[in-house]
Amino acid sequence: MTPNAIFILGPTASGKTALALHLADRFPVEIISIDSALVYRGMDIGTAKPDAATRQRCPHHLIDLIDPTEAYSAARFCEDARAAMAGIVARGNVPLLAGGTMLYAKALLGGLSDLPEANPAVRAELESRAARIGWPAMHMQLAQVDAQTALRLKPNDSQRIQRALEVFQITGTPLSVLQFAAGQPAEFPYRTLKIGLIPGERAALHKRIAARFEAMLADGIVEELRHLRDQYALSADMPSMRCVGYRQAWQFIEGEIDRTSLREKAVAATRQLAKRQLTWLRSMPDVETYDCLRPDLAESVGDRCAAFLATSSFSDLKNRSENGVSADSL
RNA sequence: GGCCUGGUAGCUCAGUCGGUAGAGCAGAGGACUGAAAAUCCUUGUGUCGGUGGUUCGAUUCCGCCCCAGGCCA
Repeated sequence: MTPNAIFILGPTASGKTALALHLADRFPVEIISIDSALVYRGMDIGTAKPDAATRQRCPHHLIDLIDPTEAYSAARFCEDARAAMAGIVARGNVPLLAGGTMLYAKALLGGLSDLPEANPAVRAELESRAARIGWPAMHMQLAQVDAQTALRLKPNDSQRIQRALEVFQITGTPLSVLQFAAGQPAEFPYRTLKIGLIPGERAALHKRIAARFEAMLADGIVEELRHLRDQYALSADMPSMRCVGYRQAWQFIEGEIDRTSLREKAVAATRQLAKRQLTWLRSMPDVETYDCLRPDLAESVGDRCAAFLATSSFSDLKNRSENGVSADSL
């Protein structure tokens, strides 16, 4: 019988953690974080990482996996998440995947093509060439070896142009060919319930975001970063230091911006992050959306999960048609 | 009280030698396959402080008033 899995997807500051904990009180679940920032050890305040007490209350997976000098990836997330899910099911529990890194969720659900992993040497070489000739020129070079990918990418999309060139350089085969050659992705081996948290009012989420960053400042996000800089050989272009909040705190420590600007820039960056997360959420199929601002959110989602868990994979078909309606409109 | 400088998009400002205006940031929408809290794309009508005057026509020139700074009393 196909095991169950529950997803809670939502933008930053939408209350995913609180909701997940509520569900943990009610059901035999273990939480798997879908979050590209929670994987960094020592980055606790700015990522709103669940504290030790919370993590004791319910097992959390995929948190504190690497040092801030290292890099994680969607592919590694897929491996780690699958392994964690298997373990949870073996223990007789239900995996509860909660987070806001939508690319990771999509990769886990839909699979990734068989591509080479990042190669620092190749990237460094591409980076220095780009510094000389500019990304639009790199884009034109990409068009010579992989017209299809070049067509879908904009001339300034440095990151994706670099990746496409990297893949070609390593494999000798265009990225577009490898992606199509991959063919049909394997079916996700779980019966899933996907809950999406979308604020009914954007302004309310913005308020929460501002208040939350204020609290992070008070809790010492800047001091946390100072310690990390003492502890590790960090640089501003590392993925960890590009995280919202830390990036701006870095600029503050470097004296590039003042405290007012730090506050404004960090809050704006968080809003923009939330907006991108919402764009993902709206485009994802089979997500049941709830207004994360409604007071009875935990109750409603809890009831929905109870109903989901009460049915088995045998009643999958019937269940799916029920899911067609957005629970939000009830 | 007098003089000076400002008052233009949510914010910071540019500009119109008189023909009703545009950048950056913010906001909004979108894309997204090993960096994704990343990277990138699209998107700018606002009594140009108010009110009179000159003018075919004023946000632009002139008068008065209001507001914010500064200087002098």
